[in-house]
Amino acid sequence: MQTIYDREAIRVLAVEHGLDGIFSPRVTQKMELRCYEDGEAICSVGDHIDGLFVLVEGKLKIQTLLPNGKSMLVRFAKPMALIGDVELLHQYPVKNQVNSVGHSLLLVAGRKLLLRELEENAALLRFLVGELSHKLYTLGQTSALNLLYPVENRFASYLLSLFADNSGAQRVEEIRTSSLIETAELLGTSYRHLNRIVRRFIDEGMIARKRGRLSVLDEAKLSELANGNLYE
Amino acid sequence: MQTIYDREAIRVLAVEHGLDGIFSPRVTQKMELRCYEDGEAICSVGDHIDGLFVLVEGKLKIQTLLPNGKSMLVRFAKPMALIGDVELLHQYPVKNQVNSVGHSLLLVAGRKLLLRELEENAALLRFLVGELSHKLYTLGQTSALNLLYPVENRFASYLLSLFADNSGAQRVEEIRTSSLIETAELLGTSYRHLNRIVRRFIDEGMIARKRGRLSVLDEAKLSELANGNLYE
DNA sequence: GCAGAAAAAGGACATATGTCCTTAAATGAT
DNA sequence: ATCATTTAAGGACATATGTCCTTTTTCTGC
Repeated sequence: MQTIYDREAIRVLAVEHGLDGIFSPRVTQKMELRCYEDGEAICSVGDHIDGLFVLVEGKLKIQTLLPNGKSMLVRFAKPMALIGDVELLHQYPVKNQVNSVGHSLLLVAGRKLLLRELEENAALLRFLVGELSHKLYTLGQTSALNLLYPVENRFASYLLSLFADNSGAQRVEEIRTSSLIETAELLGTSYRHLNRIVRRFIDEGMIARKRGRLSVLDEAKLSELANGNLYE
Repeated sequence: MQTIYDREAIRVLAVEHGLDGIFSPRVTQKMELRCYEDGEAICSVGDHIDGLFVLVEGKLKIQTLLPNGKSMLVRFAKPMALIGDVELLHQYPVKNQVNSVGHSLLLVAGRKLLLRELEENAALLRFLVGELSHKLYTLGQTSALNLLYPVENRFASYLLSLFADNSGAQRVEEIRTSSLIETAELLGTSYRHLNRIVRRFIDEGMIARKRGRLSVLDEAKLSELANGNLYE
């Protein structure tokens, strides 16, 4: 992670994302800008988060870690998404693991300033209510998806989520399977089973495997399998 | 559903639950008190809810209905829980089915008044943020439970949730299986499979079946199976 | 390039769950 | 009470997924 000290850039980003209408200048003027690399953790389970994170560029992967060591993909976040909103008010310890998918930029507002804001700033509170409502909705979707669709469909969704719209120009079409294992855990299944699905997808020409990497060949076919249900 | 016109009772309930510190008198003075029977629907998918419901007595069952007709248990709500908070701000159509489990009492605050409150009332907004955060947390739990535990455990949890603490005096220890089918859907499984589990539970002396009704015999054993993970 | 180590892929079999259909039990009308 | 109708329970078999272990493939240091 790298902190970018460029007050003007921060100001511009904040305005671009309408944050100036939500936070008082007192907060926006103290925001930090952080840049995360591919795979880097924004926060981990148990962390005490030091503020509210606003994703302004890139993509994040959010997952729940289970008592038995298993994990479950919760969703992918795209700008502008909040991280730390759930924990903010009650200062809960972080419950979900959050990682960057590719590079990402986040604005960070300090907790102390925010807590003061929350006393009075109805605009911010309404914003939070809106965000939380949305997350609740999305999570509902995801749970249903997970519970009622087989891994085949969920994996198709997963692949699409990773590849979709990754900036028109440089379409990233490869996944490092350095751990397909990790992917399996995300989908709440076993590596073995996911591997079976991978094989089937390959046999059906949807993806290809090459030295531990997967590449998408037939996005349309995948999309069909994903049945419009995308993690996002 | 029955509306109870007893302004004093409403006032007392509101104060008991600390609602007078959250809503302005303008709102509490216009609240309605409604009583629902066992199984009765508080709201259904697609409804446009006419306000915010506060559960002050009883228990509610909340479930998601899926496109393919299947459904999933989201959680049980106990006092004091909010219904309609997600939909309130954006006036979304209702997404989850909500039913009363046994009798329940709810205070209802009208939407129009609330929307006005939301402009300014930071206390109410903070309250909503707290509630939504909690729901998000709970739903995360439930999803994980659903995804990572077999039906056996989920059913044990379900039984416990239904029977648990149902007012010390008249412990309701029977489920009308008039539709175990419904229960199966709630757990996101098939009736057939749930029936297998029921049989196993009976064989192991945890529950009994009598003319289409189930009764709990060994709460401790069930609790062990549920592994501390209760829907709630 | 090669041996050994590490990671990935796949085989064999067990379990969880789904689907379809049959049998048994309960309920209502007569 | 009796038969027909509806509802619940259970059997048979298929599919989805998990676990454990073996075989390939890839990678690393030399």
